[in-house]
Amino acid sequence: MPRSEPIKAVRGVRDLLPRDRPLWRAAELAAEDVARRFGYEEIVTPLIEHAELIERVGEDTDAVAKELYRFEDRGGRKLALRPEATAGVVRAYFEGHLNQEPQPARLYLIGPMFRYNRPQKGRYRQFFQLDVEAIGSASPALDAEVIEIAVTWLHDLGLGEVRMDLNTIGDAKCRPAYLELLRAYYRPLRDKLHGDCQRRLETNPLLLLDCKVPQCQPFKADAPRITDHLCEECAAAWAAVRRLLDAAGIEYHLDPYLVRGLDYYTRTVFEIYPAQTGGSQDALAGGGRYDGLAEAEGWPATPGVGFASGLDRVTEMVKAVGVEIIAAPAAEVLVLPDAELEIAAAEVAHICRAVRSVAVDYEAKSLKAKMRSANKLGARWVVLLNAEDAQQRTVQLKEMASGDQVAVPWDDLPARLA
RNA sequence: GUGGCUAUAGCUCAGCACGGUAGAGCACCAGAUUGUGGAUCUGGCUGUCGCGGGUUCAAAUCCCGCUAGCCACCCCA
Repeated sequence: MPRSEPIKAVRGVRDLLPRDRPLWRAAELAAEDVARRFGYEEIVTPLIEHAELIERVGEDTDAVAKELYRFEDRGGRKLALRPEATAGVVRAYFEGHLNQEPQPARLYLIGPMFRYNRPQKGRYRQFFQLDVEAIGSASPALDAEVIEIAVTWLHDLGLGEVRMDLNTIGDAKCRPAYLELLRAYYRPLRDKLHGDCQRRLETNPLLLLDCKVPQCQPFKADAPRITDHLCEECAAAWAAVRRLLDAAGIEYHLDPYLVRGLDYYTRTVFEIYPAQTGGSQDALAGGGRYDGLAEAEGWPATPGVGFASGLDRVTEMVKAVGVEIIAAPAAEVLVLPDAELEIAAAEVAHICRAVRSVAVDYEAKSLKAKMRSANKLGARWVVLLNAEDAQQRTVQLKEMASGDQVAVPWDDLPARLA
């Protein structure tokens, strides 16, 4: 009989198994707790959006240009699996009329995102993000606020050893003139840049600063800096953000080469990395201000700021740092009946469930084997049930830690287990 | 998307340079223990050697393709 190949998980996605959940649950609870402490409310948006929503907002980014999961539904609609949360959250902000409520709307979301890129550790095609957005205010205090949320969340999880890179990229008013300065500086050096950068020079010169190719590095140091060419408003906001972070005691590292490739990003940008390694796959969080995004989606111009953080990487780092998450046993009480006593066992379990979590071992194996299982499962008590006991409506109740065992009438079990 | 490494029992891996009967530890099951877990000892079960093709009398082993995982790059989370 030829066996067919078992069907395995799709490339780049993974299961979170029961043994993984306590750690993930801890991360999620910490996120929800921090968000609530800052007055942020949960929002849930669809995993699918019109492809146009995503594409309008990020044509030039890898996340959209090469990594977008696009498909047509049965009605011929062009849809996409969301590669990040912000576009959808901003859409929902308007569609749900949150723009008519007191501003800003403070929102958070936890859920899966999808990017079709080459998987490796810490980078998956389906991954989970915590997304925090403050929409409807241009105040730099909110830039500082979302940064504080990100840092607090990581800190609460035991990840105090992080480095935050911070920069500003100006806005529609001052950036065009700066980009011209940047082009003017780089044009004579064009031949010395690598291919992508030669192209970026005209299309998106800001990305030259972000380039990591060795041959492009020598020219960065003398390149004009946006921070020297900010308009009055951007300069004031930049100063305010830093002042607020200083006041909150949040450390940051100024990185003039930290940029975003999209026009709707404005002013503040930041990324958070583990303090130790400077690796490339380990960005824990990233965010910034996007005052041009709502307009790019076709809504009224509305400022916003936020960040996204990857649960997959954060939980991985919590594990690496050695923070112990103790998993509670699935069942505190395990009922071990002899053969043919399923009905009595179910009734005993039912009685115990009034006060404890209870499972029954129905497997046809030796008592010794069942005891071994109970021990492995971490049960606090086992309830032994044989035919004679069942007749008398009693059981042997054994406490695993001490080994003490006593006969107990069924009706007394809740009191004994309480 | 580019380059590299890897794939053998449920798990971790050895075996492969030089082709010739598929191995260990752990886990699981059973016994020592006259129905009672954890420690120890003894025994036992489990394999289309990732998939497909090629070379050969003979392929886990050599060659090609594919798939998947990992690493670096790219990008970001």
